[in-house]
Amino acid sequence: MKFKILSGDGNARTGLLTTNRGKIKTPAFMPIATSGAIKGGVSSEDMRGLKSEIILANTYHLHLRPGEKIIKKGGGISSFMGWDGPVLTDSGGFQVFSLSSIRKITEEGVHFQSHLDGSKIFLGPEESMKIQHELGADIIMAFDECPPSTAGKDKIALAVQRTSAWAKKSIQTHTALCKKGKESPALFGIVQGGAHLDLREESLAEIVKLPFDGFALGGLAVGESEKEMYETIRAIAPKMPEEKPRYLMGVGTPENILEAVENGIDMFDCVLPTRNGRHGKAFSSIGDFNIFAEKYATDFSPLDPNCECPVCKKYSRAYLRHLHKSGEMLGMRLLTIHNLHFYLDLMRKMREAIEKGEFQKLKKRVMKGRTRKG
RNA sequence: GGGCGGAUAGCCAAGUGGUCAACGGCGACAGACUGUAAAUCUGUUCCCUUACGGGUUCGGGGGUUCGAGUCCCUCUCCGCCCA
Repeated sequence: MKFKILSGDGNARTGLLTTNRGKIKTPAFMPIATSGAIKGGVSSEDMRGLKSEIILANTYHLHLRPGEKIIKKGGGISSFMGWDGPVLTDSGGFQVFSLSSIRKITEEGVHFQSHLDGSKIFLGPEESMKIQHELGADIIMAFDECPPSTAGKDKIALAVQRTSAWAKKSIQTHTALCKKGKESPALFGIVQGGAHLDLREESLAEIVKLPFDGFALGGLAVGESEKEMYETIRAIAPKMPEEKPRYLMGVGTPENILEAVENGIDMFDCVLPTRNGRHGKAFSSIGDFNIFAEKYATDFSPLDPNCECPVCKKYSRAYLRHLHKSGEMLGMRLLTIHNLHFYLDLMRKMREAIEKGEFQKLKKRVMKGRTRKG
């Protein structure tokens, strides 16, 4: 993997990430295909149509079903799902935090139960690296521990320590799995520490020591206030290695992303465009809104008057509302496509603005438009 | 003409003397969702009130009772059966 910075505007920058399966212009948004599918019935062709350059899949989910062996036989996750473009796999570390059936966390990893059948699962840095190598993604993530914001500082400090130890093990296992001459995935390390800047600094120092190909900020948007999240991003993002891609995991709203790009983040992923698409919330340049609302019953205008997506070119709010109220899966599909287009288009606009040195101008314009109400 | 059974909030439907403004489901109206256990979850849904609380309800009318959606009489309508 190669990463080249192309232009800058303040701390914001554009770049080109070259992976085994293709190039990614940064700042980039990575739509989430947890189980090897963008939820909402969005296909790989749809994703190409939306000009997404990379998607994200999850180690834990794919490990449980169908299993990495099958995916490897299928040519790796990218080919298996007919995408053929770059894929980043998350390590499964987030599930440590999000699944309620954790039984025990040890130095070696996490014992927990499958959400599918309750069977006992063990996942640690070594297991995660092995699985991710079999899945065959272009970028893989170190196995980390992501505590919720409600955890006490001592718990978060412990998570920082564990994340550092697991980072070392992730690197070791990954290095051993990389065969000479064979195209290997890039491995990113993850910084933890919650909203505690001292812990963040400590975590950053530890992780940056290791030869990762990129660095991620994890453990944000996990319950802390937006103010705390912004303070953390502002303090830490600019200190992450400049020549390596910086990835803010799981974040966030369009406003969050604007803020993070301003502070030098290059990569993002978030479930909001897809999940909200399924739940009826539309992102829009003139303010987000709930398509279920009664006032859209007779609104025959497009979701977003400034949108060039295939959904806005053809379908009305009234029709989308009808589909959602009727539980038609087309409603979810169309709204998800629109939302993904909104995110990907916002990234495009940010890259153009950074190149022109007009990032602040764009940020102000976008924020202003969105404070209106759909 | 006779015999049963039924009528509960927008719809379906619990409820058989007090803890019933009335279970539950649907529908409707809102809200939430940030490295996806999520096509999910939460709230409201007789009237007035931000709330506390108050008012009027269970086909109509009349009765029994301290007290009735629940028991009795009667009327109306619906369903089934016998003529």
